[in-house]
Amino acid sequence: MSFGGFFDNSPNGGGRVVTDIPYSNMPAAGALSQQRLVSPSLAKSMFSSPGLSLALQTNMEGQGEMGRIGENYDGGLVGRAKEDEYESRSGSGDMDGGSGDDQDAEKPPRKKRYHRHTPQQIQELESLFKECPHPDEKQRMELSRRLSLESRQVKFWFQNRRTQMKTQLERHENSILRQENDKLRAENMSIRDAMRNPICNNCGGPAMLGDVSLEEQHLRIENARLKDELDRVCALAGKFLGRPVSSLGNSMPHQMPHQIPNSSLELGVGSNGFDALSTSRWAEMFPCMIARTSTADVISSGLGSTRNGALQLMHAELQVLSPLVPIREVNFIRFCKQHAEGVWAVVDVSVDTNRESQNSASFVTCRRLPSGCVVQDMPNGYSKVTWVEHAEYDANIIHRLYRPLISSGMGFGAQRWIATLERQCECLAILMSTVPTNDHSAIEPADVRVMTRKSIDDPGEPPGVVLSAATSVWLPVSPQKLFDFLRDERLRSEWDILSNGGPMQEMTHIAKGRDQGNCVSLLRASAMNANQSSMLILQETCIDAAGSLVVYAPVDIPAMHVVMSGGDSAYVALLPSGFAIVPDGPGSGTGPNEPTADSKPNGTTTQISVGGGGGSLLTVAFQILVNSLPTAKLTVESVETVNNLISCTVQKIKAALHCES
DNA sequence: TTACTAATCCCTT
DNA sequence: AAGGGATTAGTAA
Repeated sequence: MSFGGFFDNSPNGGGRVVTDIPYSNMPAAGALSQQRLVSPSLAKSMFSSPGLSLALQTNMEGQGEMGRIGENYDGGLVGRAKEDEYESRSGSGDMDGGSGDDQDAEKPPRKKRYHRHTPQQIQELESLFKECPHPDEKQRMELSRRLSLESRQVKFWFQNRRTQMKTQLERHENSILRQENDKLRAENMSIRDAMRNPICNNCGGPAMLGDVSLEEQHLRIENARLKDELDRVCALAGKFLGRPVSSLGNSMPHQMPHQIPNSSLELGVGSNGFDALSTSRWAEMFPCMIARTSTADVISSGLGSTRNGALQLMHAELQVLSPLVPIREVNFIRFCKQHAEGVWAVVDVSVDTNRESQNSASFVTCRRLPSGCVVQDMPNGYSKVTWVEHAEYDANIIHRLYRPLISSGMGFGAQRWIATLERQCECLAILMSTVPTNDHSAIEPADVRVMTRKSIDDPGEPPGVVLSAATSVWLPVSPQKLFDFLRDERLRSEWDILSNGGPMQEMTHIAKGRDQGNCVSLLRASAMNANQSSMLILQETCIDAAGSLVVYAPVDIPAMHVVMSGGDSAYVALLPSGFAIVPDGPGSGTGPNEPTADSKPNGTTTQISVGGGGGSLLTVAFQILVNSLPTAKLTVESVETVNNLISCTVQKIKAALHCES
């Protein structure tokens, strides 16, 4: 042995010292490390060459390692006594395998070098290991004495045992990961299969290819392409995060996978639509849908100045404008890619982050499965936008009133994104076509554009304690009728206390789309008395296939003058209130193409029929400035005030539309 | 072959 | 110097 030798405790060994090279003869580390470059087999062949042996002997004098190799390979020169060692070191040349065999043949069969500790020894070692995998020197000495093992052997044993433990653990972990991986792969495959063999939504049977329109088939292909893109994104994201990211979520208890058909639309946004949908103007594009958004991390900012290849970790809060529908918090990775000339894709997929989820009645963490859009340039200068939205959500936390709407996709689904996008693009087109000029006497679109965006996105708010309150109710009137009623300034006195009991006058009207309902207007209430100046109200209304809004805020007349003469609208304090109107379910859309007249008979007004009954879900939201001191406390009285305000307003609306229950 | 184990080398602490 | 990671070598299943 290279070190001080050991006792052979095997049954036929009898505790004899089998080999010994004095430990003190170990070479310096430098010599050893050089030696390691030689492989055992090479060493063997070198040793068996007589011509080389002398030089090598000199070189390797006293090297325990080579001594061992010599023993191992020269045919059983084991158990050599010290004298033998000295003999060989003296250069007698008997390192040669042949001569070694001769020597061996004379001696009785020696114990092989292979050795294992006895079961008793192992048992003792194991029992100590169980208590203490890191015994100190004293414990090891004690054990070595008891087991007749060298303390070095005990040390090695523990060392090896620990590494063994570690590899076992690793192996176990690996097998778990592999299982998980297999499971995800299987799930992935089955979902992909399901996509390929779609089930008919109407009858539940397999959908015949002939059943679906050519357009739908195109959408399916688009969908599959998006899916492939997602898989690549997930792989990339996983590499970045150092853990696997699945593009398909594990269904959690009480969560229902929810799929919404794709929406497709041709938009006049041109190729810069890609830019708008990818990052910077995302939140501005969908102000009513995105309550808040931020980019947590930019993994890749894209190639050059384009957004192509951009990969970022994002956070967003998505909303439906009603207190009865919790805001959805989503954390996702967004990948932007130019597919081909004139084709761009923006793909989002949820990742699990360790962010504390603050789930409550009004806030819920939601998983966004592969979602996104493809923007495709069309020959007519428009862009075709295909939107896919997949999300997993718990239907139970959504109020019964809103479930049909949400499950139809008009709440968080592709339809709503597309409807909003269409409306916004229309508005942009109008604003773009009006070249802003500096010498304007009235409100110019350029000014208004900034102002109206701000009023929704980031209003300059008056300082102080603001009280906001909102409620949602079902009304047996069509969304269009309700919308038309609320935005009619001549009927304002029927519900608005700001009207002072009289009609309002529309002073300015700026169209933001083809539909009359998409506009910004400035209203003037009739004066309470001769001494008082009349109040101004800035109002924006909008309508698209997904729903409509009437939002208004009283404005300061001096501030309005500043804005109208070209001042900065960012300094105008706005505290908006208003209404959000959505259909009570699918099939009663309020799109601009829908007939205004409600032809549906509404015989039963007392019975609340939910689900595409042609009625509306009205959300009323009020904000009032309770106190202009930011330090002021909220009082019970002010809460009651705003509550009264809301319920009175709802009652008045119901009365005016003849639908009191 | 693979799995296991005793031991070694070499590096970090 | 001690401990640990990587590696080696002998052997069993």
